[in-house]
Amino acid sequence: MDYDFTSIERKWQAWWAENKTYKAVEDPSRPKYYVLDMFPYPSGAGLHVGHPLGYIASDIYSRYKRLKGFNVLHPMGYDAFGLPAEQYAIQTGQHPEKTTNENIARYRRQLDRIGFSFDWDREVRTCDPAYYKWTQWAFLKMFDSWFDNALGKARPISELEDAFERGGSGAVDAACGEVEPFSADEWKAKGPKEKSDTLMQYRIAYQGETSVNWCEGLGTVLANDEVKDGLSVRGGFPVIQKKMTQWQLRVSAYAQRLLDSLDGLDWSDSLKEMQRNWIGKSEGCEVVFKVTDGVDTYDMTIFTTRVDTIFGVTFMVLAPESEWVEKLTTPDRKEEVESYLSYVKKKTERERMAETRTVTGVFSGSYAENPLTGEKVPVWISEYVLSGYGTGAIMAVPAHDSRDYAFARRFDLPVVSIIEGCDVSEHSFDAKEGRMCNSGFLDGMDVKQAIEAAKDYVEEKGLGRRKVNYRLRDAIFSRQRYWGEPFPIYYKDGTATPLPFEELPLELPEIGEFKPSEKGEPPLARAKDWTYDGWPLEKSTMPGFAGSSAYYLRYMDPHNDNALVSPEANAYWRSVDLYVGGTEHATGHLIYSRFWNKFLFDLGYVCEEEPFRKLVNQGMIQGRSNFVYRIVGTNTFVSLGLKDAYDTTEIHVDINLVYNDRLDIAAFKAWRPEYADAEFILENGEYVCGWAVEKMSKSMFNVVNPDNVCDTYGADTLRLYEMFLGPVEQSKPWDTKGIDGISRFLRKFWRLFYDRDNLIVEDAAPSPAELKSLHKLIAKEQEDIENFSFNTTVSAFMIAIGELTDLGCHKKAVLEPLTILISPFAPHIAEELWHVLGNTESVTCARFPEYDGRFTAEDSCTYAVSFNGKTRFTVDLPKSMGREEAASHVLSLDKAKKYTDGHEVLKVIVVPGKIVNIVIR
RNA sequence: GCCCGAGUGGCGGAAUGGUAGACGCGAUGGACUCAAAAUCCAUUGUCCCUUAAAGACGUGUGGGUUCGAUUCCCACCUCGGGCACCA
Repeated sequence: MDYDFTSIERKWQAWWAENKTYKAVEDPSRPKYYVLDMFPYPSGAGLHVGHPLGYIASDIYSRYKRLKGFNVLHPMGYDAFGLPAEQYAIQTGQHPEKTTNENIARYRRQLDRIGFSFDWDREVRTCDPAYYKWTQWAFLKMFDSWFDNALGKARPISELEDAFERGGSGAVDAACGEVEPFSADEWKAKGPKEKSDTLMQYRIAYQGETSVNWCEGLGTVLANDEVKDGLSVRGGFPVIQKKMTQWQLRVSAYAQRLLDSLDGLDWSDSLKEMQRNWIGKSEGCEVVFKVTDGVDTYDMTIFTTRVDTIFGVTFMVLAPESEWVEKLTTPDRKEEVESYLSYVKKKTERERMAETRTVTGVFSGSYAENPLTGEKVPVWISEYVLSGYGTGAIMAVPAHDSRDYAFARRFDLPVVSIIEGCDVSEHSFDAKEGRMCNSGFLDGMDVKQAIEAAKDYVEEKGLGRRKVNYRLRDAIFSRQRYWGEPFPIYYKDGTATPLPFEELPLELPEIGEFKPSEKGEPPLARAKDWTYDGWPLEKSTMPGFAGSSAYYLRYMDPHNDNALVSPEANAYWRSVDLYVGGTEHATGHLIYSRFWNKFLFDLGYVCEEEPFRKLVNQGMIQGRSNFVYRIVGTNTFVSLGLKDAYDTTEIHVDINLVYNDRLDIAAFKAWRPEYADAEFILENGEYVCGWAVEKMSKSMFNVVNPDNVCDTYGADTLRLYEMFLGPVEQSKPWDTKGIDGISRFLRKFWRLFYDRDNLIVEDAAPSPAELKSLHKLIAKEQEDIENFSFNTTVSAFMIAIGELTDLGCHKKAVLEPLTILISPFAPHIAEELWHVLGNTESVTCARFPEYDGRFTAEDSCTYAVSFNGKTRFTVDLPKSMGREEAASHVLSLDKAKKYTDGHEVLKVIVVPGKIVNIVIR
């Protein structure tokens, strides 16, 4: 009987499904292990060969842990809300739910073919009302909470109201927006609307005006991690900055905790570093400068991390959006300032980035007084100062800050060095080192000392205070879109007072069209009767990360209608032990999830503060993308060889429309409505596409389908091959070269059991050599799997099976454990052969064989003999032989004499079991 | 610009201070076969050489530590990723 993977795989997949082999049930008598994959967004492109890389690795680990006796939770679901389905809906009029369900069905079929050990009874879909009920519930909890800085945790808003009753705004140290201090009496005197507005400044889910990333192409705002290079990640449309009132999550309140608990996580250093940078803690000082426009004098606060350089301040700079701009612009400068402001306002985010190096700015006409020197310095306005960070105003020290330096050179402002011996004629000196000079009481100090001394001085004299700033911003939580979770919020007095809608879930209403309304309102404005109790409901929906922030908790108890997760289920499964997914979520999902979990932890709904204990980033399997070149401003496409004669935009084209880099023009026209009437400039009658190796993703249209690999080679070969390609964490382009080797290996494994049609397994006792091969494999596999080194495990299988084939071993006592060993990687063939050996339960129920140490118990081992570090020959010595004995034995050998003749032996180094190095002269 | 990570045969990669190139692919030669497929065996870093023996060189470049460095340290080069006026 040949190895017929098609029927074997079909047979056992059905058997596993029927017997619910991988169903996870809470069982306090057994240790738990929770292995999670980042659930996929079910795109129209389907699953590509890059997705399974991580899924296969986590599946291997899950199966391995089961064999080790753990009760493994290994669920899967779908991140089903999102922009692509909605964009598709706008284009085609199809309801996003319909396309999403179709895509999910396709994903499921594809996943099933690969033989994953998911517990499908726990599947979740973020777009299912029974699921998003709990997303909305968490939002309402955040709406009903504030962050107590003193305790460093979230608390119910009712406790804040009590505190205000007792002592006004001074009674608490809370994370909040801008609030005028008020007394208890003033609080009591406030009307309901005023109270509501004040509390809004404190809520963890709050509504507030902020500068947002507005994407006209998508008709919605986007979070910072949804924008890259000034373009939207989904769709690649330009993004501009715009002031809008939006729902936001007070993630910034958790900045310090998000930073601190990073240390205890078993994540890669690079990922932790990315999060640290994103949080961007900087410790500095706020300093108050007196500023005057010649008429009035104000106190203006700035933030700096280099107070020590305050004697080198030669000017001040305001962000164009700063509220100080209006106050400090003198009448004679008004016209010029206004024209600068309108110039800045016109630019898109992308233009601002592209022009990073060009220095622009304008003088306000006002002057500031240096609080330490009393010196008057001019106040300028420039876009290089950001309104959203610090106070939106800086003190400029051109000698020791390269940005200030560039500005000073551009506008001929003085540069004063305050560090001894540095040359600032060409560049600024930014390093925090050297000895201070021209700095009054700081003179002679080392820079590090001076920073502390200057901070102390500023605080003592009441000129400012120490301050910690974070780059992490609050998350903008509204999207002006249809296909997302509706906010359970309604507005009682028109738009004034948002109130919670408690009868969850608040289901998404049906609407006819998915575009924004004619008035430019979000699509939900099209819904008939989108009201509660006669009052209007919120019309925006939640962003993509809402549904993915707590899904790992829902898997613990997916059918519970009374709680996100029951305390019992949560106490058993606790948190994710192993999380596998891509790095692209480093500053999005993985920050939001940690925030969300900490919030639920503060309120006592979950028992662990961190959601993901160990995290492995699988590398991306890259694809080979193809491009077409559109002439700017037209719908005409020019072939690769001729494109340099035109001004073109490079556009990704689906690799399925391209054969051997030649575009199928008819298929291309049919691909997208906007290309239906495209025209082409051909070379030699063909349209030649460009290509590049890049990330395999639906947006690059370079997806390779794993189904084809399963058809040709089988799922077990696909699994082994993806692991064999290289380390899981490493990125590599997809390449089918080499897959034949894996296929050969599995057939070789099969032939240990079958000789043509005959089962040739025998009951005889295994020989020492056979046991050695087996136990070498057990030891190696155990070590490698624990280290996530799956490619070397596959090599170890090949070696073991090669050895057993050479030994002609067909003994059940060897083959049975061998089958268990290979089952995490190639579960179908293992299951088949496991049953062939007479077992009735799944191989999953077996135990991972114990390594008995036998092969290392041999009495001799091989030493490499080196002279001055160069290895010359090898020699087998008894294991029991001591270092000195081994040294003299080796020196007495004729082979050794050949090298020592005429030389003096200075030293002999013996590393037991490994090497004898003889130092000669 | 700043912060990470990586550079090893024709290719994917192995080796975390101790015989560099495991394992696989590809290639070449051979066995079986009328033939093919499949399978099996041998060779396969470079140089010197008819071949072999023996040797020399060899893990991006240059230095260092060490009896011994792909591995540790310093500097540089190249590639990949992240952040990008964050004061």
